[in-house]
Amino acid sequence: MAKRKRRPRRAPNTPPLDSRTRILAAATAEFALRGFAATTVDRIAAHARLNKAMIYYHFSSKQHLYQIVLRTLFTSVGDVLVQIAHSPLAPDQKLDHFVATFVTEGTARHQLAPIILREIAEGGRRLDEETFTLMAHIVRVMGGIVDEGRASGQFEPVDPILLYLTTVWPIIVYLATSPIRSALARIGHFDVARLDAPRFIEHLQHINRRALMPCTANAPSPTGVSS
Amino acid sequence: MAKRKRRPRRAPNTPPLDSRTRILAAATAEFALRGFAATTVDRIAAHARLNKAMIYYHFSSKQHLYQIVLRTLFTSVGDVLVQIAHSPLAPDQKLDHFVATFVTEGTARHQLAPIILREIAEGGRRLDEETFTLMAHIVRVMGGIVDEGRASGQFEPVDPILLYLTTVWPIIVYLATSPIRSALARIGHFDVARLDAPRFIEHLQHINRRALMPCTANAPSPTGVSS
DNA sequence: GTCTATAAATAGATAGAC
DNA sequence: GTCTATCTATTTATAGAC
Repeated sequence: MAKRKRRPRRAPNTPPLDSRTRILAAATAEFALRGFAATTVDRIAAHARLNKAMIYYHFSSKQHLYQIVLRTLFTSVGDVLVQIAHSPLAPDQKLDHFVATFVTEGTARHQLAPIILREIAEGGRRLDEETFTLMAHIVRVMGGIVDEGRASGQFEPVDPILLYLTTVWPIIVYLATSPIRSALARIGHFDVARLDAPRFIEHLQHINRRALMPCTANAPSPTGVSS
Repeated sequence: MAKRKRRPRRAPNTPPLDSRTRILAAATAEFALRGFAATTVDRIAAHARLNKAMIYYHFSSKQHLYQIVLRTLFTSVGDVLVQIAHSPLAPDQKLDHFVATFVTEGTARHQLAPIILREIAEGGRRLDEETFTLMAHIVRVMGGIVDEGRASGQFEPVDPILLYLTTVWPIIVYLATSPIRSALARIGHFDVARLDAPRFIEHLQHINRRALMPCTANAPSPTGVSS
């Protein structure tokens, strides 16, 4: 039965969003929830409290709308991470920050992880050159940090691509599983708290530190960059 | 819906597969390639060189067919990994084996990774209890290895769930990106060889060893379990 | 800019011949 | 067991009123 139509959710004294913005927000949410193919334009319209025709007034096609959603998401997260690389921190601190920021940023934009996962599953067939490059930026950011750490002698040799694989993707999956974390805990018979963000961040930082740095430097970071 | 009669398994030298087997193979391939929603029953039928009606003769719905595909895939891979846990190897060797086997097994069944990624992106909403439990087995396998290593004093403390996150998921993503690995290398301006399976396996084993074991034990495993 | 109505194509699923 | 033909619902996209 129709259980629906709860009226969202705008903070008081906030101006109403224009239709294009509402559509983009609704599309991001729906695409993240169901994927491109399973998302209907009708649903996006309903979510945005608009008619379907309005979507085609603002965007030429469902495909096009999806493309804009992707670029927006990837750009915003990428920008934050690039800033870390340009910060004046030491390489190991940058890496810790990279991990912590990716987790918190990805939590705030909870649509990012499921969308990325589906694109990977798709073999990147839906990504245009620009979006592809946007994703490659993240690898480059990590590469830069590694190079820096190598040059200063702080890091041991490691291939940035491999470090990227073992750092970024656990984060993405961690983020994507957040809606079902309690269900997972129930089935696996463990406490959900074992999967809370600070612990996860600390674990990732820990294994990266031990992977990259000599034993003597493996003590937990005293600055405690964990959120 | 009555339980269907089990077909006798065919000897390996009997070439023609029966229609049910052909449908399952085709469905696995198509679901892996496009995901559940974007895969049409017509396409599966064409892939299996059969008519659409044949699919509904063997399976009650597209959903049902997908469910069987999932269970078959997860069971086969899960079985192999459980065997490792029961082998007489030392915990660190088991962990190395786990990584290497997951990569080779997942490469052989290349449909596994994209399908799992999409289910994660879906938030597990399409997984029934049984399939869910199948996935949880893998966590338990890792947990068992960790417990063993802890008991013998070989491993330092680590939460198995977190180790699972940082071990299994880079593998899944590694497997899923294999079709576009050369494209990624071209865009990222690096040699594809840097991402070949033995190197990736060695990297994962390396960081796990360093994450879990005291510094003195961090030398590469002499047995060279890498494929 | 926003809506209703509808076209046009396609999808899952079934009937029924052989 | 396998096929053709078809039913029905859904979906992307557009026309056109206001």
